[in-house]
Amino acid sequence: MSSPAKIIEPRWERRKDARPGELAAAALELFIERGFAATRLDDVAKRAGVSKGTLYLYFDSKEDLFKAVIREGYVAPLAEAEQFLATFEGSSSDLICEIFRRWWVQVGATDQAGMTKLIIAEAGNFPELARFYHDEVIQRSHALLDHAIKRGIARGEFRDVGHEYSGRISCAPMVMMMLWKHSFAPCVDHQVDPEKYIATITDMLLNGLNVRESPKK
Amino acid sequence: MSSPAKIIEPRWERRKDARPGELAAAALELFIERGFAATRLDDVAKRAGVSKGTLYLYFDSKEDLFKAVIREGYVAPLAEAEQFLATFEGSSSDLICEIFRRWWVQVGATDQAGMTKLIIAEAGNFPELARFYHDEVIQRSHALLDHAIKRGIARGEFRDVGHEYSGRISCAPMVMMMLWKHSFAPCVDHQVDPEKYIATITDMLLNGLNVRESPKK
DNA sequence: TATCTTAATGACCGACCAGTCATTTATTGG
DNA sequence: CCAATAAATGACTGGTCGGTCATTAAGATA
Repeated sequence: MSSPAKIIEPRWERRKDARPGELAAAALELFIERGFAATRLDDVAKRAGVSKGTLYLYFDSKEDLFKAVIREGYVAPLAEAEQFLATFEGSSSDLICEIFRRWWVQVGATDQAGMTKLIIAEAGNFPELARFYHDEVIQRSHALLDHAIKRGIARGEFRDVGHEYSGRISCAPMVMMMLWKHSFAPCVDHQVDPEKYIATITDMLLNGLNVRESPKK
Repeated sequence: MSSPAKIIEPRWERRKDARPGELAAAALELFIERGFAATRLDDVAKRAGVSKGTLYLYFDSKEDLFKAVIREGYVAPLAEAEQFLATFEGSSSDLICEIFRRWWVQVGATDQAGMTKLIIAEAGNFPELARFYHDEVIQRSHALLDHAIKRGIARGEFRDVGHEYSGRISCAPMVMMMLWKHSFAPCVDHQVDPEKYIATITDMLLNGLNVRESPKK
């Protein structure tokens, strides 16, 4: 028997405004999971709840989709972080702790984290996109930490460590945790506790391994 | 005119023993450069100086080739490093410096470095291989640094830093430099000087950012 | 030199997938 | 309620690439 009421669901809806975003989100997920070449557009469309034809209403080609996903997906939380740094009042130790903590909440725990893996993986095939991401995200992250460290030095809190690579080195453990989450984490038993991990990073970064000695006169 | 002498080059040579290695080396290069899915077997064969048919004399399938490349290509320099650590006599600071220096020379500067990027990129598509690489390389690298740090603590040279993640965190900047070399480095102007970079890592890792104070009684 | 073995070839096949387009149907507006 | 519009569909196509195999010829053997 057919359903008693005559309420027939429409087979699909017109949602011109929502489609591009949903498609891009689905694409991002699959690109991160499988890489660019291994991702099928049928799967992207299916995950977004549409057919492949619809995808081509909003994007010119697979490559166009990829570029759109990268360019629009990076949502600068950097700007906020830079603002935060500029107006922070406390000690530089606390500043760095807070930067890492916010980094994880706002980026590391989101899909954003996977984008880093994606860009690294596809840099060889999309050098111009890699350069874009480098300039907009990587470089700025390094600069952010660099700036925080310089602040500490200027305030007499930090040693004057060679500051050509200090920002980059400070970022590395955070970036590695993001990469980890989207590579080994799903197929390995041992899990990393972000809270503890970040606490250890800041402790090591600030205090170093060496035992404390009285400064020589 | 044709050449005066009748020396005709053979169109190809029989080199049963050398082929698998040459094919695997060519495949590794291309997999690292482009990723698994984007690498064409015709290109692998061409780079190895043979035809695609020859490739299939030595490998069952593209996936088989990939697995062989990963499994055989990882050439444990870890064993040597572990041996080095076990027999090292000097200070733990020097030990860590030396580990990083050797790491770069023996791994970071070779194709090995690219393998890390490759595994991270393909972890989603080849979870069992990722697990293998994790157990054989990543885990052991972390353990190596962990062990060096524990040695320092035992000898009273290092603070007793929380040692659940200390090895992992110490490795991160080195791993990042390897990834960098095979992702952003080719498409960005700014280059990293490994010597200086490593010097900064060790300085920061050992001495930390904070200025030195007299230890509280 | 003649014969045999097998490494190596490269033309070929078929599956898969990016990209197209004629058709369907949800939605709007008169 | 009935066009008119255009969002969405999905069957289709053409090119690419993993994988095959009948054929060729290098090198070994006697």
